Amino acid sequence: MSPIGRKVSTTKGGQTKALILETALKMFRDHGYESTTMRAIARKAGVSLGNAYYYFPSKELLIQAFYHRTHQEHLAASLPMLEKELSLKARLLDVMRLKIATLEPYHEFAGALFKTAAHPQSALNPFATASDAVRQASIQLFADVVTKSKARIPEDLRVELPYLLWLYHMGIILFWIHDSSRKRARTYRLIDHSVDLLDRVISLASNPLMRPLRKRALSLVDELREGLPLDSEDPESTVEGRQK
Amino acid sequence: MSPIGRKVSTTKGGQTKALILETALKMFRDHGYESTTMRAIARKAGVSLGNAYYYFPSKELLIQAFYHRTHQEHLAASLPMLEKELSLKARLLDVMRLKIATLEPYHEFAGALFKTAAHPQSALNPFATASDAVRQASIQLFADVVTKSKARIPEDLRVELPYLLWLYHMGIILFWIHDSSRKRARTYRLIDHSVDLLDRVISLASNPLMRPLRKRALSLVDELREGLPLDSEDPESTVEGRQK
DNA sequence: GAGGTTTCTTGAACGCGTTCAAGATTATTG
DNA sequence: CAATAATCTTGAACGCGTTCAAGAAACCTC
Repeated sequence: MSPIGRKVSTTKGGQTKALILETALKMFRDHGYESTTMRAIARKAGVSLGNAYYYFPSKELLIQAFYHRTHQEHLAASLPMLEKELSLKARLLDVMRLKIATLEPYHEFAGALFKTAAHPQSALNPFATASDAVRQASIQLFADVVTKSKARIPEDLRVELPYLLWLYHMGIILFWIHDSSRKRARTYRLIDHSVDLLDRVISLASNPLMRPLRKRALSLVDELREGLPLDSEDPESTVEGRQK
Repeated sequence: MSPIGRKVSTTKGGQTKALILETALKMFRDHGYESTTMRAIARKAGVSLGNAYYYFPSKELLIQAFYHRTHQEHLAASLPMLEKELSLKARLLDVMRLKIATLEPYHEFAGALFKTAAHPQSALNPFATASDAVRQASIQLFADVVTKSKARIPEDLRVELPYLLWLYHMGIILFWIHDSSRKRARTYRLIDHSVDLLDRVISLASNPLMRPLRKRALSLVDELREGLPLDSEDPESTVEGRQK
């Protein structure tokens, strides 16, 4: 929907906010999340501690900004490939590899991310409303992976597939966070194998003979999603719209 | 292996430690994790702050003790049922329901648990060595669910099934943590449906025709486990053995 | 441009998890 | 029993995330 480029706010406050965010992300990348203190961020950005808190009321909210940022980068990296007409398998493979590549500079930081991400009370757990926008956008990306592929997939499955692939991608990220192999070789291997398997399972599930089982599985997925905030009463909850 | 009962240490130190733990768990249950401070725990237990830290060098370690405790309770609740000869489906269903029932008093607290649990650097993330013992014991429980059931399952799958079911059970817990429905109705519904589905998928996967796909899936599971600490160099790493 | 209003900025202060040097208590040994 | 060692206990102190009352700067409005 929105273009990729960073919107560089021209207002005074917007620039200060951007400055703080850039400083924070750089420090997170270089020294990790825990050991980067709010005081250090403020000092390096040349603002007071209170000022940093004026724009980011909690350290966690800097993570949310990170979510947003890396999603944009991943999207930008994926778009050219998504234009091409490829098999579902090839498209998924590319998207997943690009995701990991995008996150790679922040590997250590991302651990802290998941820490808060899994917390129900946290504003950034991926199932909560606050991160709605980014999540929706992320699911949309997988919708693009599915939609424009020429794979023959029954409608019922096709509808749920983006969400399922998003869940799958969260699992891969969880694995990646724990992966300390050289050049993240194990994660890439896992992606290769799991995408291959997923492709086969999708084919199998698309077989008419599998219809009853498929229906059951899909109603289970419904169960899963039901409680999650699917709808945002706020109609302009685009990725950009949630800036506060 | 070991009996269920709490081992009440007779030494002075052991009793102080137990007192602190009991106080902490009670307060966690009543007021949640975050708002229960180490100072409050110490005060209520009638010891000094530093003393609490002597026995539990971090607040997180209290969570690990909680892990251990609830696993023991879950095991105790499951054992009578596991004696009976039931179908795999029935056994799994019971074990899962009992798990949720065991955790229920700590629902709010458990959120904080997962928060740290997902963190790679944390001592308690379920994939790390420190929680090895409890995890192994937990997987063992699912091994019991599988082994003594009369389901006809090919050997290759049978071997990996306990670990897979453990992963599944972690997923259910993650859902439960986010579940705010009355009496956790949605979680129980999810368990019913997912166990039913799992049972069918296992049957399907056991079909000789499915052998190639099954082999692929299982080699993927291998990939998953590879990096995780499967072996503990410490031979007496029983549930009890890891008390330090 | 004076007066008022919104936006931005500051640093002191609070409560938290955690550390640690010092002392008290208990166990072990000759 | 005295002396030494091991264990346990204490509370002050540190750095952290976060809050907040107070003020400065920018922006209106007439």
